[in-house]
Parts: sequence; structure tokens; C-alpha cells
Amino acid sequence: MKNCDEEELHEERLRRALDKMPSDENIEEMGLRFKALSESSRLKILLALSDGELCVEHITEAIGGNQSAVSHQLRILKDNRIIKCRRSGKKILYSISDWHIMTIIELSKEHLNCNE
Amino acid sequence: MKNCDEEELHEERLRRALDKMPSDENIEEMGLRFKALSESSRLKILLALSDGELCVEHITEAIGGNQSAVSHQLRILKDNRIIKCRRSGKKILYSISDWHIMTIIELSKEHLNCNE
DNA sequence: TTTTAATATGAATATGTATTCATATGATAA
DNA sequence: TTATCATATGAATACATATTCATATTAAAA
Repeated sequence: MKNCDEEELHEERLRRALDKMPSDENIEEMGLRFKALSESSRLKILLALSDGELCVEHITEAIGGNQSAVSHQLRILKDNRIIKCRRSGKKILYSISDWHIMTIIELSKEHLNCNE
Repeated sequence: MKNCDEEELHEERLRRALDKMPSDENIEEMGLRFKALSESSRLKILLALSDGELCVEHITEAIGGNQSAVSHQLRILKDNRIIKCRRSGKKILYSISDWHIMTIIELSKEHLNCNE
């Protein structure tokens, strides 16, 4: 009966998919990166930094909300090595360190604007 | 003093970044998409489906865990219009509907494997 | 029509996460 | 050294999310 062929096709597909499935560890890490991009405030921070480094005050100004919340989000992005920081006088300047991530954000931005 | 120029440079940068900042609504939507990719089980489901449609039983087999958990995650992916489904006999076959998302996952997979 | 197979759903629980407030830190300026 | 400015941190709260278990749904088979 027809279902048997389909069944075999699907099993074959499943095998292929499992073969090229990344390790649990890698999948976990991919998930963590996407999670870092899953909150509006963090996305805004990254978009604000895409033209170059900014101090916390300016970042706070750019995304609205209070300074403490921004600092907490900056920490998450830094812990994920998506941004880095350096001191300059009294200010701490943050900047993008992982440009792969920015590529992904740009891609996603394009898809959103052009295709939906 | 040197800090003044830097200050102006940064204000200018901030202005430029804000100018090309997507709307809150768009940023929100980007965040939602990334959130859908932020859990290992969902990523695994999408990777498993990247070779073609599969029924829930096979998906469950592919990612481990129990059927109910998989159904819940399938629902989230479907609500986000990342996957779709159709019935075939007794089975419900799920498949990718948003190939943009798969491009993003592939990109992220490459970055993970090659550059870190 | 009744039974069975495959999947979906709801409630409960546990865990994770963002935000706020108050305060600590740490470098600089006085 | 002391005071001040910019940022970071911790605790508390409120909200979101994943997972499990038990059960509902629905199409197909008997």
C-alpha cells in the first residue's frame, strides 16, 4: 500500500537529517546566541552600536528605559561575547565584537522589511 | 580638550544609528523570531525538518523527549509561521514554511563550526 | 458505530528572565 | 584625600516559558 513507500521515504529522510544534525553542545550554543537576540532592548542596543562604539549614557538614551536595565542587558551581551567594552576617561565605551551576529541581524531585518 | 571631539563624534554616531533604527514594531517582531530559535528542542526540530516533511512520531524520535513536549514546541513554531503542517492518513506531517529562518540557522551553524 | 492510532491541549509545576530600586564600585577631578 | 561622576551589581518582584501528566480530539480502521 502507498503508505509504505511514504514511510520508507520518511525514515530515510529522518536518517539523513540525523546524520547532519550538529552535536547537542553546538545546538545548545546556537540557542544561546539566538536567545541573546530575542529581546527588543538587546536588539536595539546592537543596532545602536552598529555605527561604532557608544558609552552607556548614550546607549540608554538611544533605547529608552533606565540605566540599570541597560547595564544588565549589556552584561548579558558581553557575557555572550557579542559586545566588548573599554574605558575612556570616565566613560565605558561599548562596541560590537561579534560581527557574525550583526550579519544575522541585518539579514533578519531585510527579510522583515522586504518580504512580509 | 580631547574629550569634546569624541563627545561630538559619539553624538553624531548616535544620531545616525537612531535614524536607521527600525520601528519598535519591527524590532519586536525580529525579537519574536529569534526567540523561536532560542530553544534547543525547537532548533533540533527545524534541523530535522530541513530535509523534508516528517510526522510527529519521527520528529519526537529525532529530538528525544516525549510526544507532548514536541507537540507544544511544534505549536510555537507553527504559531510563528516557521513551519506548517498537513494531514496524510493518520499522520500529521510538518514541514518548513519559512526558509528565511533556515538560512539564518545555516549561517549560524557555519559560524559556529568554522570560526570559533 | 465502536475502537484505535496519532496528535493536541490544559493545568500544574518548576525554572528562567526582565525590570526596578537602592546601593556598591571604581576612576577621575578637585 | 575627598567628592563626584559613570557604571555595575544584588535582591526583590513580576512575568514568561518549558516540561510533564492526564486527558481530549479527530480521522481512520474494524
